Amino acid sequence: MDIGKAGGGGRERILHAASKLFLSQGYAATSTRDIAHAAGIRQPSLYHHFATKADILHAVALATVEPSLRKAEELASDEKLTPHDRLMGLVDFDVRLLWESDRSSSAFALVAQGTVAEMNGPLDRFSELQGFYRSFIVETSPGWGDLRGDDLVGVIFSMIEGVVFRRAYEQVDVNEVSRQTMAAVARLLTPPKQA
Amino acid sequence: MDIGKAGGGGRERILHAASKLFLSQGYAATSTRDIAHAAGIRQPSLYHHFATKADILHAVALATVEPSLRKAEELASDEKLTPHDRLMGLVDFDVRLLWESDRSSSAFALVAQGTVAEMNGPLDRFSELQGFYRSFIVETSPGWGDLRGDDLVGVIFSMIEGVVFRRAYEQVDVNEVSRQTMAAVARLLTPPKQA
DNA sequence: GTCTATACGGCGATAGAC
DNA sequence: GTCTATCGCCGTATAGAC
Repeated sequence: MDIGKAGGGGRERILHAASKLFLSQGYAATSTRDIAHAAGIRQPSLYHHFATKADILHAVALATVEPSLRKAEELASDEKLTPHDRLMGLVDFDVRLLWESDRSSSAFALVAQGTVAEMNGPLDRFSELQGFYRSFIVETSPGWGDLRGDDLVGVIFSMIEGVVFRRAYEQVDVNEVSRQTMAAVARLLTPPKQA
Repeated sequence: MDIGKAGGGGRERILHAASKLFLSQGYAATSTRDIAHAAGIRQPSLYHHFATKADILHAVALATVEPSLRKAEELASDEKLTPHDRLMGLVDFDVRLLWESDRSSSAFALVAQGTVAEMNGPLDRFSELQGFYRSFIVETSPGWGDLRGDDLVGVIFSMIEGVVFRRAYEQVDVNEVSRQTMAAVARLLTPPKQA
């Protein structure tokens, strides 16, 4: 299920190629010929591995949420970490994942564009990831003032996923973006020393 | 250039229809037949008003950034407002614009997906909008700690544009999202009472 | 598991009547 | 300014050989 490396069998090569193309061009604008060409095979050969083009999208979307979910699980079970550390680890991981088009979370953009109706599997996994964020956030801080609990989860999610737009037209490097995003999350959670 | 209302001449009707379809389905997935049908005319009749499908996108993208830009100009020239008020007014306006698919800023999503190469006109206007944000932000606060100036502009932009993802899978209403976003922006800008 | 050949539909765009 | 008719291309998907 790891589509990050170019090696591996035929199916992995197809997912790797499709992942990059879907993110950079969108699902509808990517033809099965494009995918096959990038994978080094002919277009009809795709249909030995997947029944339809939508099935390729489905597999890509699932595979792209998995790395974040595994990271979240790993952070959640590391008892040496504080909730704040876990949250920062996940923010950093996700921002970098979203930034790098290779093996990035095209699922988000695709879902947001309403491209495909039958994305319930990937969406469930996405909700799981959101659940990890929620628990890391509320364990770090209950919130204060007019931003508490779910309010914080919402704006933090918004900020993290919004990095895909920044990548599109800003000249910043990913280390800066990750640093800024982590600092902003920390600031949203930390109450003033004296309110 | 106002494509928000369904009335108006043939050209306006086309832009209105195309705007909604591009945002909900994406540019590549929207056919000229879809646009014509939604506008109440036949497909070839589009070509009396626009030379190519890409020209329609270009016009839509330009028209959808304009409302925010006009709002920003209006806020900038209202001398009764503080910089903080101007910023909040623009955040509120933009969040609601992004939330409501009708007359919303599909340009962002399209540009982010790299759908079209020749989008320099709309992108320039988009940079202008970003400039208003930047000046409202730095006039409100120079920043403090590890988030100053352009750092703040980046994360705030990210958070605002990220609302399009929230709309896709959360059940929240736009008033809540606008309130949360404004509160988060204020918090990012306000230094602690005692640091 | 990959290939060649091909079916079949929808696509963007043009021609020309009214 | 909108229509009908139509062109040529490219899209997904299938059939069947190797």
